[in-house]
Amino acid sequence: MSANQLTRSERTKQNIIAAAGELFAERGYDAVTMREIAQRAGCSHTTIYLYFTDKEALLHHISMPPLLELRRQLDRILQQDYSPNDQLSDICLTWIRFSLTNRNMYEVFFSANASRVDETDPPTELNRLRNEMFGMLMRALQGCLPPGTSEERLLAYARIVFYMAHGIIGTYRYSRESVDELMARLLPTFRDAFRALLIGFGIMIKEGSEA
Amino acid sequence: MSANQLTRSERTKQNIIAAAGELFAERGYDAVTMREIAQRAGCSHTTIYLYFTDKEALLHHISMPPLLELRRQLDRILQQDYSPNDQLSDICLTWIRFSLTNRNMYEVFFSANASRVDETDPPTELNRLRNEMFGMLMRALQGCLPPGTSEERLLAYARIVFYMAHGIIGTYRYSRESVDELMARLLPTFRDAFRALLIGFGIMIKEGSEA
Amino acid sequence: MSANQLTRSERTKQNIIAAAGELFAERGYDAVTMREIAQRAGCSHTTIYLYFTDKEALLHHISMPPLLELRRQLDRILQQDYSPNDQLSDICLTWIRFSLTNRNMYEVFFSANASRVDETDPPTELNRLRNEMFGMLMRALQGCLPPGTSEERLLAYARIVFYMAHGIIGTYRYSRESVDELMARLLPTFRDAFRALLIGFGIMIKEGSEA
Amino acid sequence: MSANQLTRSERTKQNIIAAAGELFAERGYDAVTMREIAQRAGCSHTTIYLYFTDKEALLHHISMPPLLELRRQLDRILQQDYSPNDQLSDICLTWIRFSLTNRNMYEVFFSANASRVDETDPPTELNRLRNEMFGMLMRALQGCLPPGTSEERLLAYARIVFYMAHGIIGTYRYSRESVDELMARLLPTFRDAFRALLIGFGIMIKEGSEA
DNA sequence: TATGAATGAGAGTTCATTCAT
DNA sequence: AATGAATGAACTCTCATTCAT
Repeated sequence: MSANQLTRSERTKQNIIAAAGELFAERGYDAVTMREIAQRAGCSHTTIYLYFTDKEALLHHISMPPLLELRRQLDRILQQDYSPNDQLSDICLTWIRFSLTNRNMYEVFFSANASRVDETDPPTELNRLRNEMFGMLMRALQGCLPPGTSEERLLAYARIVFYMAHGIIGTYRYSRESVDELMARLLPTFRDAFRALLIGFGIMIKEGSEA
Repeated sequence: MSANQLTRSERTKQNIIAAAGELFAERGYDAVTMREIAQRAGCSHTTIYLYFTDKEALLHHISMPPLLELRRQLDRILQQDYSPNDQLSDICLTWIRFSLTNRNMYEVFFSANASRVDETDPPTELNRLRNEMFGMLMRALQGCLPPGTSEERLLAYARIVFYMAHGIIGTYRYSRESVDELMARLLPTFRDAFRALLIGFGIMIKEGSEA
Repeated sequence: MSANQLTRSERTKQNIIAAAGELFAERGYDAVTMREIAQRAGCSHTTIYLYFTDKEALLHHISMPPLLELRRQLDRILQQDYSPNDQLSDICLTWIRFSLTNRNMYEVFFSANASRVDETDPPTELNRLRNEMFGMLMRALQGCLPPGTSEERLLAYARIVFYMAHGIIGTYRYSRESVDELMARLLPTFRDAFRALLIGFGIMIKEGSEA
Repeated sequence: MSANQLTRSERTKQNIIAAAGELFAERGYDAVTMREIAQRAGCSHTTIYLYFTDKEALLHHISMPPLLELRRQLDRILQQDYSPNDQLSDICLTWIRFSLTNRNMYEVFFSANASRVDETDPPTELNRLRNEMFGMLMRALQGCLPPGTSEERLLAYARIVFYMAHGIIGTYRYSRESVDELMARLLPTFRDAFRALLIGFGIMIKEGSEA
């Protein structure tokens, strides 16, 4: 068996993952049934249990790839060489677009809803990814703030930027408009949002250091 | 029966409302069953149907009072006479505190999740309230921006403020920290968030009018 | 209290009977709830149980008055003095019209559906009425047949006439057409049906006596 | 697995069908619950939903075979070569016997009770069968009437014959006598009924053409 | 005489999950 | 590795009926 050939088993698993990913994204975790996933994956619903202990385990498994893809996109932006402000803005807008594209999955990615108290491996991994991405946001923000800005302040402002993105996404998660329609209609507002923040941060830092 | 004594019926209804309120807040609308509500309310599950046509009606009933209380608080802030910036900030912080106090109910209040296409009366009333409160936010914001700011810009900026509050709430909705702990820890950051926005708005408007 | 004044109690009972009668006729026994009856009767649903042990008892009580009214109509026809054939036909058509007017009640009147194995008084009374009316039909039929027709034959033919009426009613019981529409459309056919029977009876009797 | 062996699945399905068939026949569609059917079928009530989308689908499924069998019987009668009058009579009596054998199912077969406004496939198929059988009745009747009888008259008389059969069935549907007892006791009367009709029709047609 | 309050039994249906093969 | 078959628990909601007053 050559390296790029998947065993039948792995192919089935991939099918399940793909099917579940699509369905969760389309209609949300709760609304999707195991049978639907199986049907789209082209296997029996009992087969799913060969690969995942239960529905929730499947969910967590599913969450990773899109997040990895998002991280890749953010990485690319960070590696490009242009105005830090635009970079931060792009990072946020990419994240927003991603989240509105994956709508129902957003909750899974960024809320603790699905990860229970007894956090087992997959959620932790998810958490690591989330933190990593928050780190990227901070790095991008750092480039926008004057050197010498305190770690503490940086963290606070990064949080604020995070809030903004999170709020935009949360506002339009349930909208029936498509991502493209939404972005077309509101992109300037979104840009203004991050611009206002950066301007404000700059002035607040100056005030702080003058005082 | 003295005036401040509740009839049995009213007591039962209040029990149901209380039980449902708690449970919805604890675990979300969908996850809570009528039987659970009944059990906590100390009545049969069929009794609930004596007071509310169905589960959704119960939900909407429960949603109103806290929202009315919130509006009252916002009203009070608007009527007080102090710096517009502080007023806007206070409005947002009040709203945030309210939402984190009512946690899982937030979704019910502010997402389209529960209000269907065929909007009947109660949801409409809810919508009206929501819009009213957004109007209050806009009025408060208006006081912070220079006179002559265009309607369009005002709306866009109000949206941005809304995003910020929404994002803060969304970020901490599932946190296990209590509201008070959260506010104690992060209030300065929250204040900074709105301050940064207002500063940014001011400068962007000036730039715009100069250009 | 004067003689023609009803006590409050009796008025309530009458209201219940009236309400139940209407509702059963409109929508059928099963589909009507005690609460609906009570509502239309202007009393609490628990009150019904003061007058009737249960829903079924109410039903049987209800069945009487319309039947009495029907018997009155049939009586009137029998007392009029005209062609026996027309008389029989009129009796049947009156019965048909009555049954299609009372549609859903028909089952109650003429089937054993509601009367259980342990037949108590009301069903018996109902039975008596039914038999009485069947007797009227026989008497009318007797007028149409030559004197000297055997009792046995008379009974058989009466049954046949009964079948016909019963069949017509059964056929249109669920129709969405109104009684008037139905009668307008099909009266000639109905008349033909009974006419054919009477003609046939006549000839069969002649054949029988000749043989 | 040999050819005449049923798979487990098929056996279960047959069990369900048999159980439902019996119960519907015994006590009527509405009065029977899915859980009862399951119990008699020796499976869980959820298993039924593996084979039938809902209760109504089960009903329609069950309705078909007996109807098909009836049609087969009627077909056989029509193909035999003997007196048209006897043929019509036999058709009606076969139908009556069938209906009294299947008692409570009769309603399902021949009333509009079960077929709703939004007629989907199975009910339509049922309707088709019903119409087909009415067509057979008309054909048989046509053989009994003189050539040249108008379509209109034929239709009217066919209706009348239908009424008669329907009425006989309706009269004895709830009777506690067995089919065989009933037929033994009343067959001559039933025969007389159709004979009378045919005689009457003949004379009425002659009268009509003479007039 | 009357009723407001409450309820148990039960309806159809769905779904994640398991068992035997 | 895979699945067809089956299930129990749970869902919302309805209704005739009873209890306490």
